[in-house]
Amino acid sequence: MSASTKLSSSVKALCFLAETHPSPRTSKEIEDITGINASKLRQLLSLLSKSNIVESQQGTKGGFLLCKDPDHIHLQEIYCSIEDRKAFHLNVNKVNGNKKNSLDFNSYFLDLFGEIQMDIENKMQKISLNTIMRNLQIKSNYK
Amino acid sequence: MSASTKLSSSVKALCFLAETHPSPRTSKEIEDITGINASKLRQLLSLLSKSNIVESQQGTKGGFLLCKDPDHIHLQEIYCSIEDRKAFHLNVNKVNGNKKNSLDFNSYFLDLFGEIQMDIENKMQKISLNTIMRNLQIKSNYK
DNA sequence: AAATATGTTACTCTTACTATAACAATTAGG
DNA sequence: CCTAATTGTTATAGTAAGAGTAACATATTT
Repeated sequence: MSASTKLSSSVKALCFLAETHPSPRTSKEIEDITGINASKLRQLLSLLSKSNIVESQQGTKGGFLLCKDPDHIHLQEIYCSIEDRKAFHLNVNKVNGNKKNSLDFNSYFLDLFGEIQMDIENKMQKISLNTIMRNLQIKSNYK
Repeated sequence: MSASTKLSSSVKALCFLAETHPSPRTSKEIEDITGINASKLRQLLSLLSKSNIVESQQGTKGGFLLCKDPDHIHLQEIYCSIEDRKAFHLNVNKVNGNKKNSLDFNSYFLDLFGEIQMDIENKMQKISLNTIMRNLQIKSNYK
């Protein structure tokens, strides 16, 4: 699953949890609504629970529950929870042997791509789950 | 070859052409210096010739020659020449069936990722080949 | 005509991704 | 304490993408 797909899948799941708060929802219920595979959802939501964005409970009557105000959940935070490598990973071709300037080039591009990643992260920092829900006219029931 | 790898490979080749201007260089010579496969280089340089950044000549004594001032070649231009899809392509997960809000979500994320792509392109617009060469202390011989 | 390049397509091999399945660990309720 | 239901995690199978190279037609110079 690509980073951007993980992000959009996570946001869909979180919006559903905000909308139906405070009922816990199972991965199967979220799948039925969003169309995202339950197993994949559990993988993502498990990571989000480690960042205290949702809480999960196993067993009968278990499921996932939002545990943070959608106004204070930012895309950047969601992204960092589900992906360890830096946002929108970019490649630089590897050095074949001891080629002229190759190391310098690669570090130049790594710097440039690093800057781009920071820009992306700053942008994501400014977008909250609530912003998205307002945009999509979904009513949050988080208290 | 990923978009970012193509970009860094192209820049390496172009820097070499600027440095050794106005001698035409064969793909084999560029491979020897940069370590990038000659066949791959021909693929990239062929695209760059269609954007009039380099000119190529087939046959004996042929090769590739820079035909635009490195001060006026911007990363964005290089990128557009070698890649048709928008910069640093981002995915949104596809809709499985007629799921709630899924289309709205996807268009929201496509918009967001579109904005990010514009930011990246604006950034690349401001970086010229000459800027890069100065940074890496490579002397341009383009006249 | 021979030698040498590019331009383009194709091919093979490996790696990555997608989607799902399997099952251990955990919990609720009777 | 047993059963059913659910998460958490790992594994698996199938597909797609990417890397690296090869092959060969086309073009050009000598």
